[in-house]
Order: sequence, then C-alpha cells, then structure tokens
Amino acid sequence: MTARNSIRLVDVARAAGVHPSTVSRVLHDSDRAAVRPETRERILAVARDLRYRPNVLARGLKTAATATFGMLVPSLRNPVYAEIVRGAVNEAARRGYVMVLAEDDSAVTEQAWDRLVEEGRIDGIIVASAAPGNPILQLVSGSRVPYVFVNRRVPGSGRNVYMREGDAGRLAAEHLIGLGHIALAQVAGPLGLDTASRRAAGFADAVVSAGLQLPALVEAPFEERGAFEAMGRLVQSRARPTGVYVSNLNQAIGALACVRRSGLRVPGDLSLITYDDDPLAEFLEVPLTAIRMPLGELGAASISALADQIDGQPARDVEVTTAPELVLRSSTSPPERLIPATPSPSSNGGEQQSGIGVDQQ
Amino acid sequence: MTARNSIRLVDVARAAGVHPSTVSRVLHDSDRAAVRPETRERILAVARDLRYRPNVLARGLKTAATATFGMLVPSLRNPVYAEIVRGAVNEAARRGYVMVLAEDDSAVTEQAWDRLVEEGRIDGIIVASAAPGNPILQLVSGSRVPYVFVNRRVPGSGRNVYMREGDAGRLAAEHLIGLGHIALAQVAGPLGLDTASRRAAGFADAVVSAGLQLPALVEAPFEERGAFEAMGRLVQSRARPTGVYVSNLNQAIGALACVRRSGLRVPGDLSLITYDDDPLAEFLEVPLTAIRMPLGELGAASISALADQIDGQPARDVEVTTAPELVLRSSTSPPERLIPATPSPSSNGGEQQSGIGVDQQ
DNA sequence: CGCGGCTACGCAAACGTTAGGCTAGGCGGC
DNA sequence: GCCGCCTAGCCTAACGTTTGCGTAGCCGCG
Repeated sequence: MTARNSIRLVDVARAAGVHPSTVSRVLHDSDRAAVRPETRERILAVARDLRYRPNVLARGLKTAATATFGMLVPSLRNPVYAEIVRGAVNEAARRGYVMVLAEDDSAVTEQAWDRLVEEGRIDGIIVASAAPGNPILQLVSGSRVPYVFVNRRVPGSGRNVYMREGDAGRLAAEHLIGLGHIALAQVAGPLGLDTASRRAAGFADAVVSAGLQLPALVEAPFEERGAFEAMGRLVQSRARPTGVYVSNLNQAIGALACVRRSGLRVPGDLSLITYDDDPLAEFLEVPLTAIRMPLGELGAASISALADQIDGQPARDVEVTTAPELVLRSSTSPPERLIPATPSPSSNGGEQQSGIGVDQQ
Repeated sequence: MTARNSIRLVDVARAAGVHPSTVSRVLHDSDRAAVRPETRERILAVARDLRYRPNVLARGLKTAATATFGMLVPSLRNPVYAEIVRGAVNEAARRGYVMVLAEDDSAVTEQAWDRLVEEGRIDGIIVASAAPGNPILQLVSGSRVPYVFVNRRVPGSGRNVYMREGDAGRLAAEHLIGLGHIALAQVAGPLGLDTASRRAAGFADAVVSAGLQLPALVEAPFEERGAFEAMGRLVQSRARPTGVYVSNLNQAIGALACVRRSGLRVPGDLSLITYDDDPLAEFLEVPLTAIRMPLGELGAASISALADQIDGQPARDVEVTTAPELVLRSSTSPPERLIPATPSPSSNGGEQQSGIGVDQQ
C-alpha cells in the first residue's frame, strides 16, 4: 500500500475544530446547510489554506459517481475525431469531469467496455464509433449507464448528438450550382455509416431540388487511396462532371491527386469542394474550397447531453444547429466551357486564385 | 445516490459459501494464498458465472491505486500526438490501465493537475507537453506521483522517454548528400523545444561531418504558415539551397506551397525531405520523401517506463532505439545542375516520379 | 496423550467520504 | 415555568475492497 500523502477531510475538520461531516456539508451543500456563517468561513479558509482536495475515489465509492466520462472513438488518428474529442474534453473539464478515452476497434470493444463500465470507472459514455454491427450497440443498450451517440447516429436510439451534415451537402451543391455547374457528382463515404449517407443525401437532395439531374455518386472509404480510385471512375465516365463534392478531407486529397494525374486542371476542368476543413487545405497545390463543421461544438454538446441525462432528464436527440460554413478557396470556379471570354489559365490551374501568401496573415 | 446494480464481492462470496476475504484472496493473490483447490475452483466458477468485476473505486480506495494513468498533451489535434497517445492507450490497456487525457494548454495546467493528481484519480502521469517555463515542471517535481516525460525531454530529469530524433536528421542529411547535394539547409521547429533542437542538431551534425558547410537554418513554428514564410527566406537567400530538411509534416506542406509559389520545381530545383510521415504525404502534388518515426512505440514505451516506476524501479531515461525510417517518394532527387543529360521535366515538376497509382496497391 | 504447528479459512478494521438521524442548547409562546 | 421547535452541528453507518491477524480443526511427533 503506497504512501498516503494528501490531506483529508478529517484534517480540515480537525484544523477547523469541527466534525468531518460538517466540513463535508459546507464544502458540498454550498449554502443549503444549517451552519453558522462564521463556522462556514472558518472551514472554507482552513480548506483553502491546507489546499484540500476531496479524494475522488472515496467520494465515488460513497456516491456511486466518479465524475468521469468514457469516450469510444473509432480512431484517435483521425483529425475529425481529435477535434470532437478536444471539444468534449474541454467541456467535460468545465463541468468538473475528466474523460477517459479508448479506441473502439471492435476487436477490443468488450474489453474496453468491461474496463470502463463494468469496473465502475465512469458515470456515462460517449460513443463516437457507432456502426451497424458494432457490438457496442448491444452493450450500451443492455446496460444502465447513461450514454449518447455522437456524430454517427443510431436511428431510433433517441440519444444522438449530431450536426447538420445534410446542410453541408446542400451548401456544397448550392455553391457549385451557383457557379453555373450542371454536371455534378460526389465521392461519398461508406454509405452504411450514418454520417456518410447524410452528407450524400443532402447533396443529392439540393441538386435535384434545383431541377438538375440526380448527381452521380461513387462510394469510397474515408481515406486518400480509396477516393483516388473512386475519383478515377468519375473522371473517366462518359459524362464527366465539372463539379464534385467530396465527403471528407482525406478523400479530397486523394481525389485531387487523381485529377492532377488525369491531366485535368482544378478548378478549370473540374471544381472540387470538400466536407471538412483543416489548415492544410489552404496550402495544397490548389487550396481547397471546404465546408467547415462545428466539430468542437459537437463534442461539447455530447458532454452536455450526457450531463443532462445524469441530472435525470430523459435522453433525447440533440442537433447542433450551428450552420456549416463555406470556406472559399481556389478549387471551385465557374465551369470553364460556360465562361465565354476567359483567358486560358496558366499551366498550374488554380494557382492564380491562391489565397496563400504572407500578406494574408 | 444512484442505483447500484453490479454484483459485488460479497455476492460472489455468498454464492460460493465462503467469506468475502477468501474470494478476494483467490481472485487477487492468484496462487500464493492457502486455499483448497476445490474451494478456489468453486469461487472462480461462481465469479465467472456471475460476471463479477471488482469495483475499481473501492479497490482504489483501499489500495491507493487506481489503475489509471493521466496524460498531458500539448494538442490533441496534432496527428503526431494522436499517434503517441494511441500507442500509450493501447499499451496501457494491455497492462490493465486506462488513460485519462487532458490538453495542457498552460492556461489550465494547474486545473488539470488538481483534477488528475490532487483528487487522486491517477497512479502516474505522462507529460508530453514539457517546454521551458511550463508550470507542469514545477508541479510534477514537487509531487509524489510517478511521472515521465515523453517525446520532449527535460534535461536532467532522468525520466525522459524519447526517440532518436537526431538520427532522423542524420538520415535526412545522408540521403540528400548521397544524392549529390552540397547546398543544404533546414527549416527547424522552435529551437527552445527539445525535439526541434535535436532534429536540427542531427542534421547539422551529419552535414558538417560529411565535410560540407554548416547548413543554413531557419526557425519556424510547427505549422504550415510559419514554414511557408521561413522557406521564403531560404529560397530568396543569395545562396539558395538545393536540398532542404523540414522538421515536421505541417511545415513541409507550407514549405512545399512556398516553393511552388516561387516558381521553383520540386525536386528539380529543390529537394525537400521531411520529418514525420503520414498517408497524405503520398498524395500531395509532389509526394514527399519523409522520415517515419516509431511514434506508437514511443507512446507504449512511456507507459512501460511509468509502470516500471510503479513497480518500484527507479526512474530512468529510456531511448526508443527503433531507427527512423526513410520513406522514399518524389520530393528528393539529385540536384539538377549536377545531372549532365537529364531531359527537362514536364511543367509539373516531379510528377513523372509520382508513386501514386491504382497499380501500386 | 498432549502440544506445537500447519492448513484453510473467518473476522474485522481500515481506506476517505457522504448523509440520515440525533442531540444539545436556546428561545418563544402559552 | 414548561413544552416544543428551531438552529447548529455531531454521530455513525455505510460504499466495496483488501489484509493483518485470529482460530478451528487436524496431523504428526515426542
């Protein structure tokens, strides 16, 4: 048994000349307790002087609450999840919670579950890794811990925290259509994932609403290589699109590489707009027009939703209503063949629109 | 007080017809305890059937150990830290620990410290955010929790876990020199950071050892824009280098943008090699030659080092000896003016060397 | 045959908090 | 002048484990 060092409730009590329970009440019940103001002040002063911090284990044991939330993410490497996690961690800290993180790579889902939930480490869990067939779905629904699904929804669960991803697709469509594009297409993510399907649906929806044809759709995993290939199919198709919406930044980088390789120019021959933004998008050979999503806010909202459940409110879906934001860069322009008297762009298409430069800081 | 659900030690004891302490011993002391084999088997069977999991709070209260490690990272967004974190989280899980993560953005360092350490949530802490002047340095050294510094060392602390970053610089230098470059330079990170200075020193060291002049060095923050500007200074200098080592992938992307903007070709006019690798490096307009570091291993090693301390071993520095790995792509080549009969490359310099393609999968 | 010692467990006291109930004193009302 | 109530705080029993110590039974030895 390791050395105990920190000062305890009883130390404060002794120093203040009162009973431990009185200290507990003063520190915990804020002001509801019946204790003389002078006593209260004395206790608070002593606690402050001694730098008393309650032992969270003992408190947790007594109250069956740990002030800890768990979070399961598909991959820590993905910057999107990193941003959601960051929002969650910070909001949790603001509310006095800490976060324990685990990667849910399915092979170890049950292990992580045991460790977090069954051992009583956490008060609630945020699941960012929902996907059809993931065992976590059984585990959470068969348990009593409060939980929410973030980003990837689970239909019918009634505890989804999500963004307006459909609006992102709509925004992309409107932007391209506004530029005069009529031949549109999209590189979508795996449509089995809720997020991918909503992005795709929003785009298709807006295109059709504008009276245009249902845009072609190719499906690809959320990473560069898959999108590289998917984009290849799009550029080689008979009716090559002039405007393409890509569902994720990694995909966009792969797609851009594919277009470059095909000898086409962006945006001269093909406009590209991507879901997700990142500082690096500005520094690519053609700075990518992107749609920025409120990821940090999403993470924070998931914490709020979970905290609400713990406060006894019934679980409910919550939509983060902050609108997707169009970040205009150089990868989109009017389709070239519709612009009558445009001088031929320089060989590195799009460069003339680059927003990069020291002067921009 | 919320509902208690899970089954406890006493439930197992009752079901097995023994005293709780016996169950505890069987489950915990493995085989040292004096208990009849049949009793042991019965207890184990019951525990398994009931899916008993010890309450980690109660155990922690008793033993003053939480099976939890804390980790402070400068930024969760940085993919480098994401990878280190991932390695740490997984190794921790393997050893039966969970990780709680906090961003150490200095404004809230003390708050995070209180929450993790003073409240007794963790058994040890991994500090990835060490930097001169960071208050965390005072906090850890004035406390009794075991800790290690990972990646960024603290000289003299005797508890650093780090990679051979100098070797990365050396590898970069040798690669460039091997290609025939003699005019070398580097874009370094903030030299106040241990990691940045070691990368820079390794490079400079190898260059000088090869009998060449001390390479020019420009300092820049670890992100795109700063490197864009720093690279600008390098490109405009009288003695423009033909080979440049960049200290971080984000910097490399900024540097590449700068070179492109200057009208120079990579690698024709200027070879670029970067510290850090990432899938996206392959899909840039000129796929970046990069140095891959064993980041996951680093994270795992930090956990091992911490666990060793907890097992009573004295703290010590540990070097992850896995060698940096050169990932050869297209951003480096022999300097053009030294190659006698090379046909002029096509306008999008380096494209002809691109490793991108479906056939490569 | 008695006793020491071993085997195989049981007993109970912690670990640091919280919270329900109790109590001692003071004061007001009748 | 007595009763009851309120105020202000104390007492104590938990929460679920772990662990030092106690002990009942049994065996073997002298």
